[in-house]
Formats: sequence, C-alpha cells, structure tokens
Amino acid sequence: MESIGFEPHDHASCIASCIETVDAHCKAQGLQFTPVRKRVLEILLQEHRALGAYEILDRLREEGLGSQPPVAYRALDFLVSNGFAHKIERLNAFIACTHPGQDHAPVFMICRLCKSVAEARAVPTSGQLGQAARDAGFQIERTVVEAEGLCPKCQKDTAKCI
Amino acid sequence: MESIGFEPHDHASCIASCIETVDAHCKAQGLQFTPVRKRVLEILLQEHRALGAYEILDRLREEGLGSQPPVAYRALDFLVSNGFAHKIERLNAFIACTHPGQDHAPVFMICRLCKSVAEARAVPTSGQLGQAARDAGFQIERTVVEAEGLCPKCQKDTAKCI
DNA sequence: TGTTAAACGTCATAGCATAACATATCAAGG
DNA sequence: CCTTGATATGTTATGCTATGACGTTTAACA
Repeated sequence: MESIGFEPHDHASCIASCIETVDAHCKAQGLQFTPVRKRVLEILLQEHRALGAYEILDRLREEGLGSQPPVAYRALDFLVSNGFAHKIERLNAFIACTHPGQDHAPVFMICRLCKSVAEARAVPTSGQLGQAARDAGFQIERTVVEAEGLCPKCQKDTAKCI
Repeated sequence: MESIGFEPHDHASCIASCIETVDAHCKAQGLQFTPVRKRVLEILLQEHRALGAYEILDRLREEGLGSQPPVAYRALDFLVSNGFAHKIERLNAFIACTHPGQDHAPVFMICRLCKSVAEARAVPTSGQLGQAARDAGFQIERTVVEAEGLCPKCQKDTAKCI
C-alpha cells in the first residue's frame, strides 16, 4: 500500500505527470478534457489538500474562466465521476487523485492540524468492511473511507510543545 | 461482527431498550438527557435510516419542541459527541447508534435504493486502514467508513426485474 | 437560596449544492 | 459544406446544510 501526500516530492513534475496521464486517458476514452476541467484539476493538484468548490470557483473567477457555482461543480463532477479527483465527504471538499485512471477504492488520511490529505488504495472486498458486508448480505458498490488524525509532521510538532 | 438494520426485528422494544440504555448511561456520566435530546433520539430510532437535521427539525416543530435549526443541531451534537447517534457523512444525515455507550469505530452500509442503513463495528487499527496509517506514519483519531450499495432485500427485488 | 454552568429560544447569516433554461461548441453523417 | 444531435458552458435563481451571536431559562450545587 502506497500513499502520497505526507512525503516531500518533486511537486512540479507530480502535477505535470498527472495532467499528462489524465489527458492521455481522456483521449483514449473519448472524454473532453476542456480548459475549465483541466484548470480545475491543475488547481487541485497545486496542493495535497482538499479544496472547497467555492474556493476553486474563486480562482476560476480571477482567471475569467467562470463565475457561477455550476461551472465549478460541473468540472468537479466530471473529474470525480471519471476518477481523476475525489470528494472528501468529511470536509465537503475535493482533492486530485494520485492514481488517475486506475480503478480503485481510495482511502484518505486527513490531518486535522495542517489539513493535508494523503491517499492510499485499498481492496474493499477484503478487510473488515468486506467481512461486514458479507455477514449482512450487502453488495458494496462504492466505499468512503476517511481517517482523521495527525500526520507525521504534526505529531512531531505537537510533541515539542509538551 | 454484528450488524443491525437489514434484518427484521422487534422494533418497539429495540427503541425502548436504546432509550433506556442511553438514559442510564447519561445518569452514570452526569449528562443531561433533556426532553429535546430524548425526543430527537426517539425520532432517529423510529427508522433504520438516516434523517437530515431539517427533517428532524420539522418533526420537533410539529410537536412544539423547537422551531429553529440550532435546536436540532444542538441536540444532534450532544447525541453524536456522546456516541448515541452518528453522522453519515455521505448523506449529510444522522442515525441512531445501535450500540450506544460502547466506545466503537462504526462502519455503515447504506442501501442506495431503500435508503436503509446498517451499522457494524470495526477495529480501526487492524485492517487495511490501520496498515495504510502505519505505512504513512499517520495517527488515527477518528474514522469514517461508509459503503454504498444494495441491501439484501433490494438485491432480490432488482433481480426479479431482469 | 444564591451562584454558576449548561441548555434553550431566536435572529441572522454563512457555506454547500443543484434545478432550470438559454447559448455555444463539437463530432459525425447526409 | 451543412445539418443535426449531443455535449459543454453561461446565468439566474433557489434550496439545503450548518453555525455565530446573544439574551433568557433551567438545572446543579455550594
């Protein structure tokens, strides 16, 4: 299981490669990766943190790419439903996917102090959720798995204060 | 792992015993189980389905127990923070806890057709989420685990239509 | 019974999300 | 090349979710 978000990394290339992957994926699938959609994904990729729809809309507005809520929500719908971004239900906010195009069940770790979010992958049918579903005869179609707590950096920072 | 919500059961006694358990727990902990709080829990217990705060508020209003949003939200805050109810993040709605008073990490299964919700218990530190957290050095404080799909009954019903 | 903390009533407003409809753009077939 | 249908965008309006603030009431306890 790998996770991205808490470790330092070459962020510029991280952004570029994500955009490129999504671009290729859209061409292959016949999806329209329009300027607004691309820009919204770029905005999300700037930070490993979840952004609210209105936060994104503000940036679009500054750039003259749209000024009304549906513009942002439609772009986000496109990105989320194609697996290029995810909604963090706990925060009512959105984040770029770190494994775009791959079919996966994401798991998020949300730092309550610095607000950074890391994404890991899981197999929904195995594990405790899968077991609970089998016990109950429930057929899983989609999962929301989010943990709140402290990222490694904030654990160290708070330890210093004691 | 046990789950309640999809199986038929004696609902009247299910409600009564939950209220009684919570009542006893509040007395033991010095918590005030006021009329509004009790009524909100009863309303939640009526159905194994998540209710929106405004849906609850409507019922309170009919009964003259409160008419403004903060009344419902404060009662819900009390119930949620003491583990007598849970918020289903995916639905922005609330549901009564089926294991009140016990410290636990709930797991929910939400039927997308009939909207019923079943609760199971999990151990957050074990399983895939726990593994992802250890790998990332993340310290979990709270978890949100929600699966959407089809409950046993709705699986059968949809199978008939094909 | 006086003091203090907790809970409640109410008004106002902030934040999140979508319905509905008009316009524009694009892709494919005639 | 033009028509046609599908997809995407612009815009208005509105609905749902949630909380801040402040005064009043109630309950717990010395």
